[in-house]
Amino acid sequence: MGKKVTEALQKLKHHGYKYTDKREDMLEFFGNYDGYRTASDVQEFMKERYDGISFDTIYRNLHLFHDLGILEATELNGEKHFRMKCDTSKHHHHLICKECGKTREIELCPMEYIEKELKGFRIDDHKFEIYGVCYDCQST
Amino acid sequence: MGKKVTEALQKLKHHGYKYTDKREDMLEFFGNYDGYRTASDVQEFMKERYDGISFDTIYRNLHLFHDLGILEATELNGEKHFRMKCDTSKHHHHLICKECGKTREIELCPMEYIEKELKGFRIDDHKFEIYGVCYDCQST
DNA sequence: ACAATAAACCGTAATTATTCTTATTTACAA
DNA sequence: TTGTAAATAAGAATAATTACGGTTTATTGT
Ligand SMILES: [Mn+2]
Ligand SMILES: [Mn+2]
Ligand SMILES: [Zn+2]
Ligand SMILES: [Zn+2]
Repeated sequence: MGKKVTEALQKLKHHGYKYTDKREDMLEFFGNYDGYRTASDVQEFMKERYDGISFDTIYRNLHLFHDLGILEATELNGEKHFRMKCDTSKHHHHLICKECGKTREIELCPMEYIEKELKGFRIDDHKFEIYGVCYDCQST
Repeated sequence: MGKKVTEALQKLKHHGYKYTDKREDMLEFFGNYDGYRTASDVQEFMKERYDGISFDTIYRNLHLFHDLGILEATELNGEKHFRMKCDTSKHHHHLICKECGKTREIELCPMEYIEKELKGFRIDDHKFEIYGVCYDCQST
């Protein structure tokens, strides 16, 4: 079991949530993929090992993981996409492959370069994403 | 009637689309607002002067305007938001007020600063948006 | 002005992603 | 073990958007 998954399960226990096989498998699913996946990707994966798994279970756990900071989320084509939270030590952004959801990190955060343009606004959040097709998906 | 609206109506005619009061009013709605509005904002506005206006009319025209480059769009909280297309002479990005949808321009485009980080990916698009609350909405 | 025609529109049903509800099952702690 | 809250399943509900069949209307040519 990957380190990220172990840490996530500990975080769940620490917050009083229960351990379940489904949760572990969902976490493994994300832990093994360096990119964004949709709820329906998760469902497809889970359906193979838990026949009749409920939408509710998928969504409830996705939200739980997100609330606990285990997953991070973005919205793309009207669908929420989730991935394992990146190393938070240095804030960064992503290139996202529209085919497979895999990401590459972008060191630069544009917020560092604009201060005076923001006066008067109360800033809550920002988004910088580049969309395209990764090398592997191009050769398909 | 504003310049943007006149130009838009000409563009419609030029592409063989018909003039209708509803289209003019929708365009006026956007022409008078420097920010993003949702389909339901449009519908609320249109319902007052055209009782029983159909969803189809709203969405069909929004798409038409978008396809013709009259409106630009972004996705926010699972809902598409539209605004009059900005002056295309210089590419730029926006601060967006989450309360009223109004925008402020950001001169800087981060794409200019990253070239080598993109090798191998085929870049199709990018998004840089800052979300917050504008001065007017803060004092409410 | 009048008629022909394609575009626009209405009313409503369908779709898609997501959330909610209620009853049942399960993890885990006492 | 057993009690209890948490987790789940099944399916209904919701919200935004899209699709469809029939009707109306803007435009073009007479
Ligand atoms: Mn990252
Ligand atoms: Mn602008
Ligand atoms: Zn940033
Ligand atoms: Zn840009």
